[in-house]
Amino acid sequence: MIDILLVDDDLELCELLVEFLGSEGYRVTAVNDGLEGVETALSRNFGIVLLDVTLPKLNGFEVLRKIRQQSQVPVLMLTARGDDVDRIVGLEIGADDYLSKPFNHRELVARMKAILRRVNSPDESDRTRRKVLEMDDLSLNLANHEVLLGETVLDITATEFVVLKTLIEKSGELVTRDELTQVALNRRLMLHDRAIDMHVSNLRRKIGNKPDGRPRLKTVRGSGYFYIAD
Amino acid sequence: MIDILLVDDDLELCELLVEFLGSEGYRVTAVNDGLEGVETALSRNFGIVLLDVTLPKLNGFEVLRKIRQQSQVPVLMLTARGDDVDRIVGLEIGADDYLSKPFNHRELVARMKAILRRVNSPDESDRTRRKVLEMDDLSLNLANHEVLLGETVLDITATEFVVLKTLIEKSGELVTRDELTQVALNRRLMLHDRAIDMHVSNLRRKIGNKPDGRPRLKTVRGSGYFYIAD
DNA sequence: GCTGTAGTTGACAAATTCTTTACGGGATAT
DNA sequence: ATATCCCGTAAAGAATTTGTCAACTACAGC
Repeated sequence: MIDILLVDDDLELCELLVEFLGSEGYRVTAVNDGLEGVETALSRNFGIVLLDVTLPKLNGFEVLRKIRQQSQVPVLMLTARGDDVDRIVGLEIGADDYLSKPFNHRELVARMKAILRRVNSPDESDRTRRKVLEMDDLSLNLANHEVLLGETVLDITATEFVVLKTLIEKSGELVTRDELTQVALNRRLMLHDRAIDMHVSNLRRKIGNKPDGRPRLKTVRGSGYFYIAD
Repeated sequence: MIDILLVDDDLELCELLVEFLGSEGYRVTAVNDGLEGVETALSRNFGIVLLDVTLPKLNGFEVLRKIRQQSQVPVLMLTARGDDVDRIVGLEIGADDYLSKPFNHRELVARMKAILRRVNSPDESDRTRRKVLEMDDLSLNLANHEVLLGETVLDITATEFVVLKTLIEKSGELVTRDELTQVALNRRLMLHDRAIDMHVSNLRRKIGNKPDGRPRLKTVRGSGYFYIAD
């Protein structure tokens, strides 16, 4: 579960975001001025901070600067104007990305994920970054989303790709249905939500069994799935 | 003999600099507004551009951006205020250095020389100034934005050129629509923004298929495009 | 001002992908 | 044993995404 700190003086927006991000599976803490923002950001271990630029008591840039003196927590700046200058200044001071209001909720989530992915990736450099993920006779090309089964290219959807990638990355260990839903479908698992089962089902049909005939994916009833490692 | 373009609306300063730099052995062309600045900068092959930030018609940042769309000519920004923000913005957009007014003439010359030395250093110039980018039977001339398909010159717009260049540089790996939009259109992808799709569509029409009949560009639904490498 | 070119946007069809519903079967708990 | 729960999957339906035409806007050049 990822903790988000939202620093914004627009109470209505805060309310909306708390609800929306909550439904996406995040835990959100909202504060409404700069001082509180700095304090809260440094008091707990947040996964990411969403920081408005125009704030009472301490503006967003100042907040960011103070946070950066002590913490490398990812920060996504929010601003009212679509102003390049704000963006560049923010990035220069150490923001990870920038989004101008009004923004689409889904775009917010997309940018957050991009940041978290970047931050959590073990190595940033292009040369050393792993571009291919292999498992048994499967080969996932992370660069262009292609999946090879032996020599043949499989026709895989984006969602299926993410599901398979996740299962292979954690091969041998259980991945809950909720986790898969969050990673691949960008939402929390809901009651009677069978979508992820369908994706796993379709995936099984497409990737078939292991070369020795054993199935690749095992179901853990009541919990989730995992890719069978050897 | 090195040609200098000076873009500044302060006529007195222009006069002074023309005389001083002339006495230092440079040939100086001075223009007094942003539009003229862009035009002149792109019309001739200057050794360096001295660019004021506060300009009529088009401010220095906009001038720089427009120049950078087509040229890698060194640019030294001049600004009235000793403002960090200006400096950061300028460097971010692609200026080579920055000098705040009022400045010492000697310092101006020193900085110009430093830039020219850096730009002309042999190790940089070969890598950065590669003139032609080739892929299959396509040949992009980076210097003049000409694209050859076999022997014939294609009629390609500046935006299409950048899109194609980006896709070819990263051939084989996916380039997101957002990335393409940022690189080619200088903005981020917005909701319902189909502009990049049109550019890709037009590009496909113009460059046709590979010699063997396969398409050059593949769509990765939900993500972006990539140039099919072999 | 007029004209042409480039870029953007709306609209729509087509293709593809995702979700839901429904039913059946095996697992689990009582 | 049997009632219940959970999962597999086919099929239908909903939704999204993309390709592209055509109209529109913006703007540089004449």
